[in-house]
Amino acid sequence: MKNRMNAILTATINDCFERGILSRTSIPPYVIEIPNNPAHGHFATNVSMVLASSQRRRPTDIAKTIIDNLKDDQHLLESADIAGPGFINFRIRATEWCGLLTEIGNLKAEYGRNDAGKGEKVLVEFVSANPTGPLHLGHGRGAALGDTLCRILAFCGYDVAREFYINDAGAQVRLLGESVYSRFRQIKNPHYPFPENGYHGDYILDLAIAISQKMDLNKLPEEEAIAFCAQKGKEMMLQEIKADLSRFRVVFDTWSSETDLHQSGLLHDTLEMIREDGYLYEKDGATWLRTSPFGDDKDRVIRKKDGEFTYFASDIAYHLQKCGKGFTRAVNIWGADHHGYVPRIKAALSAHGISPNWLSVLLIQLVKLWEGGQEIRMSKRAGSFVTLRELMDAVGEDAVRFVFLMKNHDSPLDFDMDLVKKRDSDNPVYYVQYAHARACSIFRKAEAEGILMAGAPVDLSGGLILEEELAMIRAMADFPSLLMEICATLEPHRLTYYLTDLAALFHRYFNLGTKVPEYRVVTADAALTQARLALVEGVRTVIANGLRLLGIDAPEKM
RNA sequence: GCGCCUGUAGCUCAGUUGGAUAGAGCAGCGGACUUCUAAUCCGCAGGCCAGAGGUUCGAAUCCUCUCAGGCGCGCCA
Repeated sequence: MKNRMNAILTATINDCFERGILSRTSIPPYVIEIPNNPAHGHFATNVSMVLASSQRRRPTDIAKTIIDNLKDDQHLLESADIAGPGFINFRIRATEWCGLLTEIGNLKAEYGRNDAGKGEKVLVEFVSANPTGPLHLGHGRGAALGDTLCRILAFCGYDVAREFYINDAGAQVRLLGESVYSRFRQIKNPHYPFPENGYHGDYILDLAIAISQKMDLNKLPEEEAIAFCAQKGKEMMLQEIKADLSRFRVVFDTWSSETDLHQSGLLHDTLEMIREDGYLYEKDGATWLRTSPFGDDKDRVIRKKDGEFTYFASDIAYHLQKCGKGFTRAVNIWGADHHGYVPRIKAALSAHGISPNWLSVLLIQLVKLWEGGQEIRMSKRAGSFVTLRELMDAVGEDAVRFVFLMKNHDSPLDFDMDLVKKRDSDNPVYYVQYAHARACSIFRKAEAEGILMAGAPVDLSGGLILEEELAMIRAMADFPSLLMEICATLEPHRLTYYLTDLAALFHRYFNLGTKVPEYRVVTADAALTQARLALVEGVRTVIANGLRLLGIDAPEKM
């Protein structure tokens, strides 16, 4: 609908240029928006205001010229008025709005799909938790954000690949092995020392017991036993992580491993390539990458004095490898505590001639957990944390996903366990799901009375006349452009607000019928009933499509 | 000290990328089920958009500074 408005406006302005009514200038960027005040019509544009300076005329004059010469061949418009300092407010004819219901009825689950992405290849990397412990709330937030973003990008015509990068090399996996081995020995000898920075969670003991059942650790020399614990522990944690993610309805196309980077020689080759470019140098016995000319604060160490590579080294190899796969864009979802890392990795990319814009990093702010009015501090090392699995057990996958997606990723999120555990109805997700279930119940009612929806285009002789009805259709018309905006801004949380608004319009409408029988959907008037059923079917479809993109069930009964 | 993020109703947060009179939910008060699902709806109350300047037809939104909070600044991972 917005596109059709835009077509009319540009045609009108160009026509005015042709006929010399407006002096020929470039058209500055202007906005067609949905006013928040219904009295301002269905759409409003500021085009005459942004034209004012180049036309050297008053905005209201230009607005009048545009209105008097509107090229509305298809009779889309009901009215166009000048308002305020020079806005033009438009109203669309009711029959045009109702045409949308026919469109949704035909497209069904496909309504909202578009080709804004034009098949562009995008790689989205998210979660990427270390396989040294279970997923916690921060990972859950990243999983919900990344997964929903991918679903929406794919729906908008992007060619999306989802990747999980496994940091499975280096010291922390060794530390996992030491922690597990120590717990194993402590079964017999409680005084056996525990590594200083070891992982304290209860799951370490679970791992120790499970691993010792597969292999008699007492028979191995200590070093081998620790290595075995590290390897097995890593594998088992990864299985747990995959299981949790799967239950959370998150799937990945590729699992990329840091160990593979080392073993395949890719890390070595990448560094040699950079060395040939002239960005590596030796200092104090270590190897450094010259990142400071590319916006980083200082140069960074790639290989330590002791010969070990830093994480930065494998991250560079990993990201350069991503570029080689033909993706025109990459999105990373990281915890906000890694934000200092962004300029560094972009500098490394720049040094290799890759634009920093190729990579977008979404930083997720902290998830704080509250219980009994107190904040629960989370720390994997100290072993005190709430896992994603525990949260799913407590409130269900739907509620967890919805709550995580209600907030912008760069604002911190408070998760109140008491509220969410005790009173299900306080969960905003039920508000949206209930709207869907209600719509379904209307169809059950209609069916029970022997009324079936006709497949024919919506007949308006009965008329969808109520403002409440038009408001819903207008909201539904905005669904595709909302999805496109989400792709442009990478802000999927806007979908939860959209769905809540649409559900509110529907609940309000539904309640009209409890007061006034004529406002019910199923009435004695057959034509009106058909039109309203098409409306309800439209709402049901859009909510179902939106919930599907959020990865949330759309129940038919509640 | 430097950098990134945040500051909007009592609380948790939106705010269509610069638009018209700043919006929800929860908490509070008062109403609506003999009816298509009350997990709902309606009404009341609640605001110096942290503060001060600036940019322009127009600022919660953009720029500068100040204040407050979170996070990060390793040859750690």
